[in-house]
Amino acid sequence: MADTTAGEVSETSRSAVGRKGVLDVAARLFREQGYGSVSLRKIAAAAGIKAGSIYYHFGSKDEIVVAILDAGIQAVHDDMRQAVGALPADTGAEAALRAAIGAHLRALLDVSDYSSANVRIFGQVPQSVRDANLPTRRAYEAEWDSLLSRLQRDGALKRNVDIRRLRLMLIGALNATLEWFDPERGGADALSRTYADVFLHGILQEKET
Amino acid sequence: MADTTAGEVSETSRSAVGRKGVLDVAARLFREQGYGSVSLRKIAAAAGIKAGSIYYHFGSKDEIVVAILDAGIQAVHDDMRQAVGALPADTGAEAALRAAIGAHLRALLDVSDYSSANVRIFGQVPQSVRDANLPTRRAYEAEWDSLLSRLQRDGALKRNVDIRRLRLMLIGALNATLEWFDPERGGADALSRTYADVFLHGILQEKET
DNA sequence: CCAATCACCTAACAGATGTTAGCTAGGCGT
DNA sequence: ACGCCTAGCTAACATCTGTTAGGTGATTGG
Repeated sequence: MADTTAGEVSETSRSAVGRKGVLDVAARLFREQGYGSVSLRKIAAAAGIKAGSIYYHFGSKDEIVVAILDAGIQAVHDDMRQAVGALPADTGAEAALRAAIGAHLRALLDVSDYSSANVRIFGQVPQSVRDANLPTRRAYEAEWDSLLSRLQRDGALKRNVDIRRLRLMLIGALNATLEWFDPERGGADALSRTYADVFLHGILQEKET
Repeated sequence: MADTTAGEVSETSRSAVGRKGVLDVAARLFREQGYGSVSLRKIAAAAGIKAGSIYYHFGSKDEIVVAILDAGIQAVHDDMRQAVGALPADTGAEAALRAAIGAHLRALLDVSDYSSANVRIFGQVPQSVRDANLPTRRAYEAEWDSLLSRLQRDGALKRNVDIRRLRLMLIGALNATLEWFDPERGGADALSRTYADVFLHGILQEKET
């Protein structure tokens, strides 16, 4: 069920672009160009309709942006929860973290325009839009905190690490990837493994004792 | 050709805002609000002059932005090089990396509006502006690559880590801090230590062997 | 003392922006 | 056949944007 992206527009929709069509196109533009340089007229043009028509589906530009931000987090959240949840019960901490990191990174880099748009434009949108997106965002953060806390309680993580801070560092590092990732230099999976290696074991060559 | 703007203004500045005044104010606004929502009129108002007057000092808005981006990297670069250069010759890899991480983070979070503005708006500015900033940026990246390569040659870093990728991960993670850092939850120095702990040694509680 | 230069101002420009009002044309159930 | 709902369209609005042209007064070198 992972292949919703492919070629099918289904034949019931003739030439209607519709709400989803506008959102899809807007998410792609936001990811590519950032928030500030994407106007309603650009979105409309890319969707094949006129600017005014957008107001049939949305009450304002902000409403579009909020919808995209929410969907973006929802997508990573679902992928991450599913990846971790699908693991056997006796999975170790290392494998669980690797699965979570992999899911987050793949959603950003491979799968979803919405997720990458979210990371890219969240820091650029008006405060009111950020506020509207906050609850969804908090839920995803809580999912990570829950995972990390469980691992720490199990003694798999060092005890002196603050969970909230660790989560911010981890997700921040993963999200930053969007600014420089180049699929021709190695795919998201390989990169995900490197991230896990670094965060789990560090980069220092520990001396033999 | 490198120091065209040095000290020529001398002490004859009365209440004039001047080129530097405009830059200072613009850097702060860019850091606070991002690129898209800072207009020339906002900059002028915050500097206490009128919008048109800005064109006495700068040929275009882009020229302001490029000046800020360059100065921002220059500031971190200087801090970082000085922090690492000031270390005794026999300093170990761990201490050297800690110094570099600390310098970068402090420049971002404590010291320079220019540096934080750079990180915050680089992804939002037009391509031409990014291109103009590239040489300065590359010089700083080379400084990091040089440090990391040296440590790896000395056997202090694991051999299977790609230097370029490691640098991107590290700086990306540090820069992302800007989006969530709250000085009331612990200063930049404490945070810098946590970053170093995580990157150098990882977060897993290694088993005793 | 005069001319020049510096640092700013005023007023306007052309274009882009989000948004609104009112119109149109096709498919639907009844 | 009728009216309704869907999904668009056109044209305009007020506001904001970067930018330019020409003017003003204070400071200063000769």
